[in-house]
Amino acid sequence: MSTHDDYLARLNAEQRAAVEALDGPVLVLAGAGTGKTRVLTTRFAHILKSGRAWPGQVLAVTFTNKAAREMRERVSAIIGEPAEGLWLGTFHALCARMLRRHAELVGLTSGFTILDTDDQIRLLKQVMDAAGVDVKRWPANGLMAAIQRWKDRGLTPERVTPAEDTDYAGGKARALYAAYQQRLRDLNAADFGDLLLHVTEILRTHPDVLADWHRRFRYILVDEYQDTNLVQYLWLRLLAQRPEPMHRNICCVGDDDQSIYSWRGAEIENILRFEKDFPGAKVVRLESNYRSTKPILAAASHLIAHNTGRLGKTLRTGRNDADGEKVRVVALWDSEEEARMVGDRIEAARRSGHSLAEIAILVRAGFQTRAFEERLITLGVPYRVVGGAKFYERQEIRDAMAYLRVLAQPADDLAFERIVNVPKRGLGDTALREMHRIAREERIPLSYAAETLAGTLKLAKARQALRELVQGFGRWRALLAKEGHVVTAATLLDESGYTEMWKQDRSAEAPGRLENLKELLRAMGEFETLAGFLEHVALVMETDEAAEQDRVSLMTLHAAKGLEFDMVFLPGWEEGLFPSQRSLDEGGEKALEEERRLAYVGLTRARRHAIVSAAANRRVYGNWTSAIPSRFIDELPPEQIEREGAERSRPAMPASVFDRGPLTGGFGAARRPRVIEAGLWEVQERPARTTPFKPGDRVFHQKFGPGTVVAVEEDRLEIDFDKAERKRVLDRFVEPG
DNA sequence: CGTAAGACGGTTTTT
DNA sequence: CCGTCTTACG
Repeated sequence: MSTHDDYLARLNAEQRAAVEALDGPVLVLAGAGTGKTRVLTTRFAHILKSGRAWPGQVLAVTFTNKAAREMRERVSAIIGEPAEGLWLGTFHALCARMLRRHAELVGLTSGFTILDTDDQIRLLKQVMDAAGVDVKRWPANGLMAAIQRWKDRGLTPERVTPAEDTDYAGGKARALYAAYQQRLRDLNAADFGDLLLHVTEILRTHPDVLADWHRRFRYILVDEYQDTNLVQYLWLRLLAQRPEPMHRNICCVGDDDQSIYSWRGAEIENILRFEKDFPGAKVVRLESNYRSTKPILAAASHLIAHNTGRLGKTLRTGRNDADGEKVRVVALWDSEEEARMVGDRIEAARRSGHSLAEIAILVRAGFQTRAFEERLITLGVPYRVVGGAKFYERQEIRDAMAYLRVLAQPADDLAFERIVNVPKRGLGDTALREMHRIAREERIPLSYAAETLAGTLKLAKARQALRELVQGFGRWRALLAKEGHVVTAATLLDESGYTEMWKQDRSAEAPGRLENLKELLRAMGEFETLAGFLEHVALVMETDEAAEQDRVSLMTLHAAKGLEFDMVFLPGWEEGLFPSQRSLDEGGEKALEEERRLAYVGLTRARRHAIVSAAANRRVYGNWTSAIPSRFIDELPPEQIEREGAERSRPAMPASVFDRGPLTGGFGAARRPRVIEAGLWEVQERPARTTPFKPGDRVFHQKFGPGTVVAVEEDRLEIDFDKAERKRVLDRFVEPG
């Protein structure tokens, strides 16, 4: 075999079939752990190596930046050179790139701004205000959601039919949507949904433009196809349906059993319908799983078989060493005992040399992480919560970004509004309203209206402050041309008083915020231009994560998709929580199936050990709630699981917490967890204790080092650690320092 | 105009 | 229980 084909030799038969079927549409149904990414990247490389297309003639689409980055790296590795000039990226990044070329066709210019969610809501509120809609009665969030749903379905305001209008604000939703879109055009801005919507609209209505793109892209590759929404599907179909049927080379990879994003517009029907959309499509199934042990695979398969309307796959093991321990199902008295159980097992694993990076706790909802965090802190086990607040979503970063946006685009009203009184300059609602009035009358951006107002404002203090701000931007723009964006940004943050504001701030977060601002400047250095940096931030809401350390991962099931770990804890498998009552109320049977897919995703993350657990009682937002074990536990194959703990539970529970009582099956009020009066459990609370520590004391913690006590509550201390985040710990774990 | 106390509500998340 | 948003006052 020639070296040329080495990359094919590493594939199994089904993977190879998926890679080598280059002509015509192909759907690859890739079960969990079957080498999906390998197939996608190898196929990409194969197209290039076989001389079918140049790198710039392949369109490769992913959902996340992470997936795009991975694919880029792996394609580069196979073709042996850095992959330049590729059309490889997220739906949004690729659409932004296309839209910059055709912006004028939808009333924008190529320099348009991409708004973040904050901006979107603020803009929509303004539009609603202007239309005389009572924002208190009709929350902007609700309308925003409706608009997003329309955008997800490729509906411009003109395409929304009266029948699709909602009752919102007395049937004004459609009109408000149109007004919002108009405001976006006025601001030369696009929100995330617009990136897809505008490009799709252009491709639909400008055959010449579409023909150009047809000539460019010979092959299309799509990752996670089951997660596409309608507008993404339309965009793909437009690009894929080239004039000659033989050249419709689209390859979509996905798994209908892992479709878990319907609530944000994903349509599982897109994948179920693929063969109808692309007649003659080849369907390849990847069913050899290289990740998990047999019991885990069997449990996951048995569970997911309860869903209807699947395309159907049978996962089988592809490993020689696939025998392993059964899936553990542990019943516990309450959520604290559950946290203890998980913590103890993690400690035991650590003692026997297990790497913490190979352990994950996967929960249904974010609030569940807390109990585990507290337990892990107490035990001194390092952990990380995946998917918490992102760098670019932090307040100080958003403020700084707003300053930079005004610098780059004086017409960016939303950014200007955000920083006009940050730090406080005495420019409140009154001054802002005045600015808006001038801007509207003169039809000029806010920052220009500010210049006028700086001369006329009545209040001397405010007038002076505004003048300084306006002059500042003049200076900084001149500096930008001379000294570049990094120096200018540093100067701007100092001279505007923004850095000073945080230096003066005595709160515990202030030093961290200043540190983040430095990090922002560092990140800017990696970009040639300010515009390039702003685009990056708008589309890639993440920074490179700190070096991987040996930590337990804590995250939601959604965030875990695409990851794998040796040992996976799946706590909180209780009716009401998982499946989520709220989902069921909203979406009925369909929602139940999606919850089940979520359970399937969770189980299939595990390589060797899966530990499912259910607690009979759980503290939710301070209230004790009781629940019965999840129906999903009953849907696991009994011969592949090992039940533990039912006997250990205290006798106050119905004989066994696995007992369902007469109300099993079906769902509705009867299955809802019953709220138990707090009084019943209060006797079990530990008695109040006193602690020698008080706020302000310096203390030392074995794991987190030195810190300052911020608050004291019985024997629990809230401590600001010098080298770690603010945490709650029990006083017996610290000593005076 | 800015601050401080009460009401409210609180899956899942990317871009 | 805890963070966010609104409203009332100085």
